[in-house]
Order: sequence, then C-alpha cells, then structure tokens
Amino acid sequence: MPITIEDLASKLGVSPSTVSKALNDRADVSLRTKERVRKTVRELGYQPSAAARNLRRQRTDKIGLIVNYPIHMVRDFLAELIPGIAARAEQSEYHLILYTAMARNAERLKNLCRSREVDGIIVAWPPRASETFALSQLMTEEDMPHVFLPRRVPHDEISFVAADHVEGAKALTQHLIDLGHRRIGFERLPEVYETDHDRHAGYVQALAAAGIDYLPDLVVSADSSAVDYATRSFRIFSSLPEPPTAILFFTDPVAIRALSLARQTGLRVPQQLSIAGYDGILSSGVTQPALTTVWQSAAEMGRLAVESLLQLINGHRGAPIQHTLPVKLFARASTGPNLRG
Amino acid sequence: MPITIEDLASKLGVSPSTVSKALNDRADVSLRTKERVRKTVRELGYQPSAAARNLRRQRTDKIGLIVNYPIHMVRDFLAELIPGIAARAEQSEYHLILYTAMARNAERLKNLCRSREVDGIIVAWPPRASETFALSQLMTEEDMPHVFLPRRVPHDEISFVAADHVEGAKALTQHLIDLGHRRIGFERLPEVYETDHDRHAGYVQALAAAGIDYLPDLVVSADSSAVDYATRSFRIFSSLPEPPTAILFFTDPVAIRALSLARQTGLRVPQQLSIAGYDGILSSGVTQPALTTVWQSAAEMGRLAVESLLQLINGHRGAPIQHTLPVKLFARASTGPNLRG
DNA sequence: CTTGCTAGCGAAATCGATTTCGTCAGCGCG
DNA sequence: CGCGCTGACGAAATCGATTTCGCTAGCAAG
Repeated sequence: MPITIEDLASKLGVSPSTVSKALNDRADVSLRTKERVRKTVRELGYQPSAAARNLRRQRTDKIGLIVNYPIHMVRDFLAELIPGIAARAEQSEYHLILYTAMARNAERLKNLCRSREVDGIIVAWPPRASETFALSQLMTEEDMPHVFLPRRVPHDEISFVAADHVEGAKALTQHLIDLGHRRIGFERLPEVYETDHDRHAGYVQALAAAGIDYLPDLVVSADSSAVDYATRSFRIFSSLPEPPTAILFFTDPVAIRALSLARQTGLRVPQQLSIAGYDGILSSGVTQPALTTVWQSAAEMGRLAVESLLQLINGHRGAPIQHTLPVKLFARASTGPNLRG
Repeated sequence: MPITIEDLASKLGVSPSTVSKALNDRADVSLRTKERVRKTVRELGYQPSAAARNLRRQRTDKIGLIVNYPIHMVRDFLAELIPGIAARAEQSEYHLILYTAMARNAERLKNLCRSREVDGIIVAWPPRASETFALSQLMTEEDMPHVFLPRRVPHDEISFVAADHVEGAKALTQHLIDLGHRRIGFERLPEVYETDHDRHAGYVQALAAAGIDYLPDLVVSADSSAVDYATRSFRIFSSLPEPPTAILFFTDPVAIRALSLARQTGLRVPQQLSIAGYDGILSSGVTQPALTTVWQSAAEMGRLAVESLLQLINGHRGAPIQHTLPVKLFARASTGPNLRG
C-alpha cells in the first residue's frame, strides 16, 4: 500500500538505483534527473521505509537511553535530561529510544547491542562502579558506542558526562564558612557511590582550606533502608552534645523534610540553624524559607552526552570522551549568618 | 561480524527456515529440533537483527510519543508520563521512541507515518481542537494507529485518554463552597482550550448546584502573553470592588506565585484569602501553606494510552477508544473556612 | 579512424530475517 | 500393494532500500 522506491522509479521511467542515488545526492546522477526525482518525491509524499534503509545501511539513526533509577528519586532530573537529549539528537537527525526495564540485566543489554536497533547508547545507570566497568566492557565487545551519565566513572577507558560534585560540595561548604559557620554537619550515603565520594571530598577540601578541623561526629551516614531517613539523620544531628549550626543534606527532598522538622522543633531557619540541600529540584525554590542548594543542568548534560556519543558513532578514535560540567550554587534563604558564635 | 541466522543454521546443520521457525515456535518443527536450536542460540548469544525482522514482518514493536509542549510548562507531567508509557510498553515487548521536534509540522508527521518506524503513535499535542482533527485524519489515511493525550477531543472518531477536568474543577469549587465561600474567583485561559472549557463548566456546575450566582467579574482571563501573568491576574482579583474570598488559579505555578504575592500584600492565607491551584505538581506540597490542588495521574494516563494504542495496533474494530480518568482533590492548608462572611 | 576517458544510467547483489510452498519419508488403511 | 495423509524440513521468494559494477554513448586527443 505505501509507496516504494519501485513505484517512484516506474512512474519516472528510471531505475530504482537512480532514484536512490538521486535522493542520496550521489555524483553519478545528472542534475536534471535529480530535479525530476525530487519533484516527484514531493508530489507523491514518498518516504523511504525505515526498516529497509536500516537493514541495508547497517545503522538506524537512533540512540538508546537506558534509565534505571527508581523514577521518584530523579523526577526533576529526568524531566530535564530526556527532552535535552531528544532535542540535541533530533538536530542531527537522530531519534531517541527509551529503555527503562533493562534493570541491571546484562543479558538484556547484550541482546540490545546485538539486535543493532540503536547506533549508540547513553547509560543513566545507578552508580555502582563495579557494574559500570563490566557493562562498558560488554558494550565495547559488541562494538556499541556508549556514554555514561551523570557521574564520573573511575576508569580511563570509559566515556562519561558528569557534574562536578567536588566543586559543588566545596562551594556549598565555602558558602557556609563565609557565613561564619564552623560546625557544619554533612550527611552522606552509606554505600560507596562515586557521587558521595566526590561530595565528601569537596566538603573536606573546603574545611581544610579554611583551617577548620574535620570532626567525624558531624558526618552522619544516612540509612536509606529507614522509612523516614530524613527524620533519622535530623535527630542524630540534633542530639549531638554540641549540634552543628549548619547542615548539608544529601538531597533536596531530605533538606525540605528537615525544614519541616526544624519548624516542628521550634528551631528557626536560618537564624538558629542553616540548612542546605543538593540537586536544585524545582520544589527547593518555593519552600519557606527557600532552600539553598546546588544545581546541575541536566539538559546541558544530555546535550553533551549526545554530542559525545555522536563523535563515538562517527568513528572517534583516541582517548575516551570525558566531560565534567560545572554546577551552580543557589544561595537562598535557608542559610544565613552564624548567630551562635 | 555479528552472528546471523545463517551462521546458526550451518552450525546446526539445518536450514535458516528451520531456525526461524523454531525460534518463532511454529508447529512444523519437531520438539527435538526446537530444543537444539534454542540451546545453540543461548550458547552463541544470537539475537536477530531488528532491521531485518522489521522489514520482513512490516512492524517494529515500537511506539512513538510525540511531545510538543514548551517543556517547562509540563515538567512534572512529562516526568511521570514518559516512564509510565515506557514501563507499560515494555511489558508488551514494545519500546518507546520520543519525538520532540515534530512541532506542529504535519509534513514531518506524515513522513514519520510513511517511514513506518513505529507501529503506533501517542500524541501529547497542544490542545488546539482544529489541529487535532486534521492530524488525526492524516494519520488515519496513513493507517497509523494513534491516541491523543491528555485531553478530551471533541470528535467521536478519535481515540484519546484524558483527565476529567469537569469533575476536577467541580470538586475544587465544591470544596470551597463547603468551606463557606460564596465569592469564588476563577482564572481562565484566553484561547479556546478544551481543558479550559471543561474546567469552567465544572466551576459553573458546582455554583449552580449550590444556588450561587455566576458573577462574570469573578472570572478573569489570564493574559499568557504577559511576562508575569500571575501578578496581573492577582491584581485584577484584588482590585475588584468586592474581592473574592477564594481564588482558583489555572495552574499550580500561578497559585504558588499568588501565595508569595499575598504574603507581600500582607494577606494571610487561608484566613483572609483561600488559594487553590491545579495539576498537583510536586512543589505544591512544600509551600507554606501547602497548596490545595487537583491531581491527575500522568503515569496512569500513560499506561492507559499504551493499552488503548496496543488494542488499535492489534486490529481493534468498532468505536474509537476514549477514556476519561478521575482526578483527585488534594485539600490542603491554602484553603480554609470563609471568615469574612 | 582509433583509442581512451567520462558522464549517466541500470542490472543485479546485498542486508538478514520470515513465510510460502514443495518435497519426501513414513505410516495407516482398505 | 497402492493411495492418501501427516510430520518435518528446505529452497526460494520476499520485504524495500543501497551499492557495486558493468555498459553505452559521446567526446577529446592522438
């Protein structure tokens, strides 16, 4: 039923080869013929079959995005990332296929590679370093270009696009130090995530630069298995013999929860306690007081990830492509001068 | 380089036809042969070429999602919708291709249909009734199954999944009436959007049911061309000779902005003015006071859209598939009893 | 006039699967 | 013994494009 290249050819009185070559602007077709072909294509609304092209050209002009987070943890991030990726891809005539159920399943990933239904893959995978390496190897063996997101990967051979969480945590800590804080609480994750590692390093660096001692008591490991670990962390900080005058929470939702807890406890923010989050989710701007936080541009990361991937697809040789993007500090009302000396 | 069905066949000493039939579990292959084939497939990690299958079977097991909103207006919505669609699609071995640059371009849409790179399309398109009809016709002519989202489409022949905005606005208005309000402001959009139409109908119905007069002064058209139309609408309501005691804003962001404006003006919410939003974005839960709003489950709509689309793809005949989903009222602290009589 | 070259086009191979149709052996039955 | 039927398999066509390679006409150069 749909128009094929054969239909076009017979209508024009030329061979399918000529039509194909005309449409792909090859040199061995006369200008006059090219014009005739293009005109008829417009008239009939001919569009080549994607499947046939893909089969013959051994490429699909599609890239895959593997998303594998618990969605509720990264709503804001994904809401920016996905349109960012799609927009950049479409500029280069690529489209985006989404895979959300490839959860830690190396077998399925391998099948995806072998089916060749995408030309390259962006992996937004949970940040387990060990997994990352194995998966990258698998894709390399299958000749599948790939880029990881949104964390640094501790391997020189792996391409990634990441945000600079060392600088992010450093800027946040510095901001509090500038406000006169000396006892700055830091909430971290229990498992070994790279993000956590980077942020902790930033925190440590900022303290050291200001000549402030690192106090292990002020660093609390979140227990992500606890139902309400925001409350748990908050209580631990509060029940310290000498509580911090400012706290860096691991994510905005936790910090927002902490704002409520502080209000319930009768603690005024920021007069008696400064609170900061991380990630710059939309909600952080509308709390009362508005939350100080650090933001990474997911759309920008997506854009860069696509550009890197396209380079790899187009045969980039040499060192893998690794980008670390700056983050931006949003100093808002939930942090203020240290009034407790 | 990758393994083809031919490689498998020669390794097994059978023909490619037999391998294909074994893998597709056809009847004219012996059990013993099927077992042998499956075993070797596992050993070699064979995965059929997607392009070759697509070409021969004339289907791709992919569905397209056309998103065409200004992203910032629907972040929360998309962040739920897209994973919802992808998750449901993957249950049925379908995958999702995203198209964000098909902006109101009928030509590109037609090309997408003719390229046959998807088996069906979910259109999350701006709500212009006239456009919708033309686009639906175009896709019907191209034999492309399609479902519209997230609004009712005023045509009996078009499949859609929508939220019940009549009931949503009605519930919201009723909630305020129950709190003793009589002068209830209603912000609407200037253009003729179906959503606006439905919500306005719900507002009117609730008033009528309570025997309250409909006062045109209390209905303000938002000027979406204004930079800060939240402020503009808020001022119009405030400067009325007898201002409303409660206001329904068109979206949560506008309502959240109104909360700040009220605070700046010295108006206490909800004691002196009740404010409600619409959409149930995440941020609405963390304002101070938390915003009363109405929420539609984007994930659920996505799920239903996929199911409807699959029915159409699998040859559903008869009436088009039209779903109108209930919405949920979140009565929170930004609305309270009318204390002004 | 012959040779060589180029421009323009078409025939046929190719990509890798699925599907149709034909073949053949083996079996049961009259 | 002959016939028909069935179960299991393979040869070949097919999907619709791209690409390779060969052909021919026309023209320039020697």
